Amino acid sequence: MAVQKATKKKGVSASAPPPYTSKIIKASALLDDTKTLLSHWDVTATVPENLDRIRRENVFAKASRSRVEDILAVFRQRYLVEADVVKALVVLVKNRFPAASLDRVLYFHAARADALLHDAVTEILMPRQAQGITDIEPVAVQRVLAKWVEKGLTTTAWSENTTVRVAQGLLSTLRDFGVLQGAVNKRIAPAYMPVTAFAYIAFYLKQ
DNA sequence: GGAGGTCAGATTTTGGTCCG
DNA sequence: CGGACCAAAATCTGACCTCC
Repeated sequence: MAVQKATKKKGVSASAPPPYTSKIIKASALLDDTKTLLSHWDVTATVPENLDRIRRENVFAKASRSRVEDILAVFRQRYLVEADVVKALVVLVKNRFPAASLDRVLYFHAARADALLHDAVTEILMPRQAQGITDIEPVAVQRVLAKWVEKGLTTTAWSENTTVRVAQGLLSTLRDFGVLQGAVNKRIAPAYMPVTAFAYIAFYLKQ
């Protein structure tokens, strides 16, 4: 299972476009919460059972239900689609997999799950880096996003406000994942791929 | 339940001012 | 003049709400 995903590469055909959503606004990298989730995960129970329990026990210690739901929805999409992925991640967390490597692995899964995140990296960041430009300006990202909105690649037509917000969310997410550096003015971070993380991803893709 | 929108506290940046 | 320090302004970001 889950091998069929590997087939689609770049096809932005009109038939099955991966629609961009604004989800990134509410869920940046969420690294801390992700680790909380994984360390509380019971691999012997099903996904719904785990989610129920996590909701009940309020493991995230969030003040509101709606926020918890926001987060869980993102986790579902990023890490809980494939049972094997969850199990693997839980093992990594529980065995103190080096944090830097774990972040890479989470980034990998997040980018796979969110087309917007993925494309932002491949179509905005990579061309720039190729040109030797390491400074990333939020406005530049906004412009690209605006173009995507025009082309109808998003779920709905985003307002300018949302576009701006998504750009911010995108950048801060990538920053949290270690792809970029800096708080307001982002720079592309030196590529850093720990062997352990590389091994995990290679193994995953091979399967 | 998902998507877009708004709000407010926290964090950064910036612009002066003062001291050595 | 250069650096340290401080306060105001700008921006970011997590949280929450409303609508469909």
